[in-house]
Amino acid sequence: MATRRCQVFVSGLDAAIDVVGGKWKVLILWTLGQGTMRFGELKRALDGVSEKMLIQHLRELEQDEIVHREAHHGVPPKVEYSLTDVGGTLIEALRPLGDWGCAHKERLESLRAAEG
Amino acid sequence: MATRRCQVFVSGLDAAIDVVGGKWKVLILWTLGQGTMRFGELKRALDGVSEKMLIQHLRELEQDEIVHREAHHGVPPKVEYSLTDVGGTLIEALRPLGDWGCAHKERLESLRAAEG
DNA sequence: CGGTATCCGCGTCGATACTG
DNA sequence: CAGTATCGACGCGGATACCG
Repeated sequence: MATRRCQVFVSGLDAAIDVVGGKWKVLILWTLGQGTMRFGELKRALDGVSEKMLIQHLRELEQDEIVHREAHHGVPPKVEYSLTDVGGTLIEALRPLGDWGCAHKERLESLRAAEG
Repeated sequence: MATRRCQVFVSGLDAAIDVVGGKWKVLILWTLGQGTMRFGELKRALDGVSEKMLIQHLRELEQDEIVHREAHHGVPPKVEYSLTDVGGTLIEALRPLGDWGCAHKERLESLRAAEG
């Protein structure tokens, strides 16, 4: 029943890419993988991201239970973001793809520079 | 130098997601993984895709040397698409992510149905 | 059969300004 | 510091019609 397994595989892939597909998501994921960070730290670490997109992606990842958000209401405000266990497994699942990308990155770039 | 390796890893991930991020790309990839197919077969196999997107994604994958295009000019016209060796390695790299998606798909869907 | 060309809606992304 | 609100540009993706 290889055919049935394909569909499952592909739909799993779709789901995963949906989680990770946003422009800054993998970057957020990886950065958070380094350890717990506050909102401001995250923003500085991901230099170039707008607050809007950072919040938006953070909320989505939070909803998907990939990141954990812990707010400390007070003065000054302090919110800490960290990876959940599920987030950790996602990073592991991403590793082979990251390695593949590493191995082919330069070739891809030159191909696109030449023809695209 | 974990910090340097992170950047490499992330940029590799970005490159990979760029290759595979289009709406139908993984599906095309997987379908072609089953074996060589003609344009029409591919279109029927990926029921619902418009010709425009199929061609567009096919061209991009071809440019990235993920798929191979072989045209037989004649009557009737016949064009066959197949996976390259690189395409094969990409599918392998995608497998853990697909498994992860499978394992979490239902949870993700219910989370999104509830809150999103 | 295997494309190409064109139009258009919609969601994504960025910039900017404002709030508790 | 950690957001929220709003606006506008842009590109993806779908539908349709046409070409070799």
